[in-house]
Amino acid sequence: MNSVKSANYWLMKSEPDVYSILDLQREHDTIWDGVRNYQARNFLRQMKLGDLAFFYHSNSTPPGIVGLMKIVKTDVVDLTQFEPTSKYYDPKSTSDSPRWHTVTVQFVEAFPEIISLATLKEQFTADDLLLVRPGNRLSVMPICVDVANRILVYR
DNA sequence: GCCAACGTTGGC
DNA sequence: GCCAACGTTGGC
Repeated sequence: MNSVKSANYWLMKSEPDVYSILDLQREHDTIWDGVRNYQARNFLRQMKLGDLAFFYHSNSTPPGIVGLMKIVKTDVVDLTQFEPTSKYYDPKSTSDSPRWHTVTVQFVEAFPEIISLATLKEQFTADDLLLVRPGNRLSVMPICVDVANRILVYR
């Protein structure tokens, strides 16, 4: 018997000075390039079409979740790895076997209010939500569906 | 494969 | 701007 698997949920961080939820709203979709952490990349590789991701503003006042987006293309080669002038240039990567893959995300909604990290820490434990674990610096991480639904009620 | 040095992240 | 956490690098 087939079971219908619901979409995965993820959290993806960006500094709003670099790329914000408003930038995504304006552009409608974007390639989420520049991730240069292997664990984060491995999560990017696990993403499926239709998965949903919370957009998190880091190094921001206050830091927190600001919106929702959808994965609309998977296994996207991050071209910045081949650009010598790019901040994200990786001289050890080759076009035959690119080291860095990512996804294309599409804007879904900007939340009317930021869900600050302080709020998230009040509402969730480190077991619930990796994000609130002290010292967690991963820029891409998974969120379980139950926790995602709880976050969504705080919109 | 160990580990010290170094660089980056990111909240405060 | 500080600093804790932690990933990466490179000598050995």
